[in-house]
Amino acid sequence: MNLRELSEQLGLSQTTVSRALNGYPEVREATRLRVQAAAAAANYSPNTPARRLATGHAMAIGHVMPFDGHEAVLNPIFADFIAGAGEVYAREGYDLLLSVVPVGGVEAAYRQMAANASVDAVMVQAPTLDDPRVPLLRELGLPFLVHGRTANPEDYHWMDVANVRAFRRATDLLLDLGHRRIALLNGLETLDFALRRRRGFEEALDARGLKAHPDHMHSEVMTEQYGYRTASALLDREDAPTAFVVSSIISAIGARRAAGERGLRTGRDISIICHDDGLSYLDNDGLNAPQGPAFTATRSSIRAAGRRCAEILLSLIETPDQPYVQELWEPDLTLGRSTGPAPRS
Amino acid sequence: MNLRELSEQLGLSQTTVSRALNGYPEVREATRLRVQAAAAAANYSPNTPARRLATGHAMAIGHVMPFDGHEAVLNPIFADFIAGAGEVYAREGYDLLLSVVPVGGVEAAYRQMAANASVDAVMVQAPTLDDPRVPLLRELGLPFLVHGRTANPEDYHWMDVANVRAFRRATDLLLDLGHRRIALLNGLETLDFALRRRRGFEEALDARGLKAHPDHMHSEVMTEQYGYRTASALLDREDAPTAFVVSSIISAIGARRAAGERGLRTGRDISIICHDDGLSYLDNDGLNAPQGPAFTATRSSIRAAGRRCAEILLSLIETPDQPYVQELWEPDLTLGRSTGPAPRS
DNA sequence: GCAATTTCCCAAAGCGCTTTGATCTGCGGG
DNA sequence: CCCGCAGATCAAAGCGCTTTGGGAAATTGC
Repeated sequence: MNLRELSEQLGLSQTTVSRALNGYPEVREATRLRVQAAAAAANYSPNTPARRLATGHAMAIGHVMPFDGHEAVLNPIFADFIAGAGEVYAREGYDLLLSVVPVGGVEAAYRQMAANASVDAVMVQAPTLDDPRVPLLRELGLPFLVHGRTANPEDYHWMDVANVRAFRRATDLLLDLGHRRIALLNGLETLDFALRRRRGFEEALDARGLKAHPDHMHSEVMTEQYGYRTASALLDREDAPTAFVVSSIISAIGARRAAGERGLRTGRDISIICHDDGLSYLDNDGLNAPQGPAFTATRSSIRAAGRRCAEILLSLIETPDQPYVQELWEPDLTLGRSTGPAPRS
Repeated sequence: MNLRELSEQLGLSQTTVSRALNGYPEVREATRLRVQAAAAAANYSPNTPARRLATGHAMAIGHVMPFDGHEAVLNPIFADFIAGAGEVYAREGYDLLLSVVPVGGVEAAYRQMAANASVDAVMVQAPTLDDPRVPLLRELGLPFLVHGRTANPEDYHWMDVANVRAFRRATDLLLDLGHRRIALLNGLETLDFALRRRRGFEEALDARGLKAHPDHMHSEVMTEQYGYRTASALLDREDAPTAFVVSSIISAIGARRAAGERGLRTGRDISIICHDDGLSYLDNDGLNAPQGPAFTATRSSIRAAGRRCAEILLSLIETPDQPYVQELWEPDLTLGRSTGPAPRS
């Protein structure tokens, strides 16, 4: 069933039917009701490509998910963020166009989206310090929102969490508990958020006249294996750390495993504090655990961030010329069972 | 830059330019090259909605990701599967349309996709025993592929892993190791795959004249918390199991945590065997761990499944009337450090 | 050398929708 | 009684592309 058929069936023009269905005021209320009833009965739904062509609006948002060829790490963060954003898009009648491309093809993917008008705006995730996507998208004139920030976050729209403060607080907590040998298991420090976290970590140490041993700071893609392998190596050292600050709950699980294998009880012999993105299947909030959360963690729901980012991005489509939206979320610091006073040695 | 402008600039008709770019033979090779060069220079890319309208092909595949309102569990399996499929779509020039809708709205989402012609085909994930989407999509005439199966998997296209056999083998392994009190931490048994896994589990026991204690079998959404909570409760029982068969590596991590807290060493005091979907950030294959994989596991990459499903689905678009594609993958059983002989008690 | 192809290109007709610019009523005011 | 105007509807012109149905020029066959 298309518009022409529906209008013929109703004895009305396509114009009137279209207007009736799209809520324009130039149509009598009685007519509108009649049209709506007929449309519902005929299970009519306007053809998306046709509508897009006519309006010039793609009614779609582009997300690009990069992967490196070797079967490698798909950031689980990406997935939850996309799910959050997708909720909002669906609610607002937008489609989510997901482009899964090799890392080298990311820019081309954005360029493509702009050139063929398949999306109205794009979301940028996990920016690097000097992310080329920002100038590219500005040049292409495609509305975009960055989840995170680059080194110079002045002249574009972004939403981020206060990574420096979060990791400073986390490190402070460990210092207050008496820990002095604290290791940092950070994410990939080509990414801006990881650099900010390291900054928070180092600031906390600096403030007490301390300095992290270079061998105690690591940067890698945040897998469980990474946490396990790195913590294992560190714990086997002479100057083994008594505490870990970990950039992801996933790697923290690996660190906990390493500790467990060495007979170290997490929260007593060894302290772990991590960032918890609120991944539902790795729920740490302890609602079901009477003893409280397993991990002490800085916490900020990536899913909620996705939702909020989607809202902002959609508002940017409606009102392109608003002042820069630059929203900073403050993560919680929740106490769990993975931290305790530094063991005396 | 659009087709008309490009053709005017070249002094050719739109027809010729269109044909040159789309590889039709009716255009001289010299002309084709000239057109291609001009298109590249002008950074021309055909307008997607227009092309879709003209061809009648959406050049997009629909995926529906359900979520329940309470912030709840987004299946991590979904994400990796989608990423795998997305790789193939991107390579073949298809878009991936992701619809994130409340569980109640799933059918409506598919219906919508069919009605407004926004996709050429849809992927169906995580079918239930008697999934209503199968008859719905058949009625809508929308090509679809099911990842998994329903109770009656005769008359549609699907791709699945041999869940019964996998879990039977896993359980057999534990029985061979002397375990007699084996618990099953299964996924949600409204889903067909979980039922098949339970069947495999029970068949293995039956074959030796054994029977699982009802309290030893559990079914829930596969989170880390679920594994932890359930294993904790089981391990505190009088008749605590000596081994666990777990439907997901994520819940297995929770079970391992529960064991660890009780001073039980995984692989010695307690055995765990799980299904490993090959999630990259929870990599279990032990390439980096000289001792081998952490978990003994039935293994089948969900990402690879996504890729394969995408290939099949695209072939179904090209050739709608082929005989039912019904492809069954045999999972590996990889030995890791989480299993060992049953402790004598 | 002329008809019959083949090669290469074009004008124009859609695809299904939105939107512009009329048109056609009916009604109150002068 | 006619004009003007708001209200309700319509015909037709796009949106940017593909594709049909030709047609002119170049090539072939006899």
